[in-house]
Amino acid sequence: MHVSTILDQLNESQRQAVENTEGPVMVIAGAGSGKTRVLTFRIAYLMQKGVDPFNILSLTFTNKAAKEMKDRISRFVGHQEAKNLWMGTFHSVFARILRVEAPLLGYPTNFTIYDADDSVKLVGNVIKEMQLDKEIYKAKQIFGRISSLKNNLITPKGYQKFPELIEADHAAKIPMFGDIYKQYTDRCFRSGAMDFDDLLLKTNEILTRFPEVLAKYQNRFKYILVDEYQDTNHSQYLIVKSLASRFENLCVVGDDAQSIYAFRGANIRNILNFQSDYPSAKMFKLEQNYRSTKNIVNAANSIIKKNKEQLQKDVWTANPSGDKVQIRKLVSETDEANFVAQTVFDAQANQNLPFSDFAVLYRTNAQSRAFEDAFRRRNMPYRIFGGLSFYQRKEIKDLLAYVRLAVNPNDEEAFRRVINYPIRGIGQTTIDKLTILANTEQKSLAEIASQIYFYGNAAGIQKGTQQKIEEFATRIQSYQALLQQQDAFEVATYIAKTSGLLTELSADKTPEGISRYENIQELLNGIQEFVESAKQEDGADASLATYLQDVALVSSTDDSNDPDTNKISLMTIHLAKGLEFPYVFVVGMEEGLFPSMMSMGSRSDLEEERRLFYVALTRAERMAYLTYALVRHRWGKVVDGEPSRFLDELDDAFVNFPEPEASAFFGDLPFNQQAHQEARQRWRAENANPNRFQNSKPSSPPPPGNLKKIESSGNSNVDSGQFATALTEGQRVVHERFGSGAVVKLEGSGPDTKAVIMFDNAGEKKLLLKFAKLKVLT
DNA sequence: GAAGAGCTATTTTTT
DNA sequence: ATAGCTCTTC
Repeated sequence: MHVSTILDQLNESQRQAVENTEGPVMVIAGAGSGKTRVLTFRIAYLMQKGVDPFNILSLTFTNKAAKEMKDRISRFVGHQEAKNLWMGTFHSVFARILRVEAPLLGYPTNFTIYDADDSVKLVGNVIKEMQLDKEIYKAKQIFGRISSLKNNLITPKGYQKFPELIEADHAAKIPMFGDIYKQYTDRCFRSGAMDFDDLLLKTNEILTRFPEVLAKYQNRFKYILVDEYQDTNHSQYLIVKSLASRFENLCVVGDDAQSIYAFRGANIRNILNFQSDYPSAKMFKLEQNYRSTKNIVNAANSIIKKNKEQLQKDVWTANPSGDKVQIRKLVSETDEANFVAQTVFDAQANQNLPFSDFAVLYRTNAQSRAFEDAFRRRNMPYRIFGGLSFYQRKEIKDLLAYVRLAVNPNDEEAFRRVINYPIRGIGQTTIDKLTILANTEQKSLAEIASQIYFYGNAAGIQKGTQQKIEEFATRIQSYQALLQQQDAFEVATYIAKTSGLLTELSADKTPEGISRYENIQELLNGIQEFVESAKQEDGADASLATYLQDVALVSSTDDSNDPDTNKISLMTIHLAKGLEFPYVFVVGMEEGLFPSMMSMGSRSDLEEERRLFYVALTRAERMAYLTYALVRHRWGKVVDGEPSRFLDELDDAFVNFPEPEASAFFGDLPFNQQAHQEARQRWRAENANPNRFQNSKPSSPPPPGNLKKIESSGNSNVDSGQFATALTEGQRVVHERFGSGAVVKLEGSGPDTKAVIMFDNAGEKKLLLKFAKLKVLT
């Protein structure tokens, strides 16, 4: 596609945001205003002007966003060119750079990345070793404080220079905080590990301390683009600033009205102050919304204008008015879930819409359960984003811990995790002794373990135990040696088999145990895919170290192993940022839940909640429903709810709030029949409305009898609790790796449904449907 | 050192 | 309600 063609597809302000490639530029992009379009076109435009993709750095908020952008750019400039772009999250791009530069700071190139679990555990261990009261020093809170200091580039040393910080911690009755922070940092270093915040902090340190390294990256990244700039933290801000300071070809894109990550250090000032940071900056405002109906845009505007602090902006749309935003009062969370499920069911059935047109957005992950139940009972396919991810499961973390040790034996958290799993007779007492040794010798646990005969006697460790430790150390060393000879998949498979982990899991015949075993298989499949796709991409790195890095940095929206996309989406509002759906349900609109109890104390927290509501509402293209329940279970107790203040703040002109007959809501029905009937009728009525918003094209309705039937019908013998399995026995399917085959048998239900499949070439396999990437042959 | 029973915190959002 | 954690007992 040619340059002029690119520009023709843009409106005036979009075009300017693309064409002004030189010098600092800030693009204020209202919700649905074509922000991604501008970013991709800008990059494509740069490349067509002759800029080398190696010289373009584009920082996105999720890896998924990066991948999608790269794909779109590939369509303009070709895959060969696009693949050389530096594109990803701050964390993944700088992790990649640290793989090269970390030795400058004394870290190994194969450093481990600690996830939040690892970090909190380590903090907990430090607290325990320091014999502090864990009721006062709560590991999670302490780690939160460490994280926020790191995001402001305050090291343990720096902390000591801020009397006000020290005083604050004394006042908060945690006077030992500074020591914990120091010990935590030392332990990470000795383990050759960086936590999430270190990836940014250490990058800053390198760029500050090593001018020649800074110059190298400044020269490489001649053009820098930052998406979601309103959600960058101070550490990220400084990295961008120093990298851009040579050429100042910096383009930041964002929307202050959508800043929702202050709780993890995002600083809305970064975007508010951009023009004073870069006085020559040009500013472009994208104010035309292409996503939503007038009613949705106007309702959202009526909310956000209650916030004091924001950049002047006037979001409008040329789209049809559409339906008003619907507010619904329900009796309980069950009732709420049934209302949503029934509304979706009727809508998709009557209008032949795909399930993927619908999303349920909530404030907290815990709210998802009622909706899962309601959808499952109706055989409706859904997908939950976020929550406990695949990589956070115990069995997955266990195997990955072995793999991590093979790559970096000094990794303390991995070592602790598996030194006695499966059980080897090395108990807590012994591990405590090893820890003391490691601390006094300033070595890693693995180093102590590998010299246990030297240290063991003095530490009072029994001869027999010493031998067990020695065996474990030798085992890890043998895995490490194997890395030199075999690829990641072979090593991981070997580890799974010989560590005793698979044996342990296969002994467990409970459904959970079987599922855990299959998760391991699935993880191995994933590693194999990683190796194979790296082999196809010449020059790509297929090492386990790289695999581990990818895995550590996948975000909740990224890990979609599920090829079946025709599903209702369930996620927190935070995760929905950047996404859009024709029909959106924002549920749990109650005081104390949304806005959250924790944020009702301060004005700025409340404004962030309000922005969050703005984000939720502006995800909707055609219809938005806001629901609240009078009664809700929390902590296993029943609590009364009160409608969210945000509902009052909406301008009545754009909202429809039918006050139902109170009597309709009494009684303890599993779900409200009458409300259900009303919902049905409403949908029929709305269907007949000739003014329906027909503008945006929904993903084309699936052809009858083909895809649709498979996706949504489920088994015809609808016993309750049966998940909408996409398969029937006898059906022909294709698996990505095993090729084609026939379904022999279906087992289990719900998310754990398994299919026994006889593959034409690969023989019989039992696969977990949610992971097996099966395509159905028709 | 391991296994089982009871206990308790969890619910704000996440790279 | 539940899962992970701690304590107790063998």
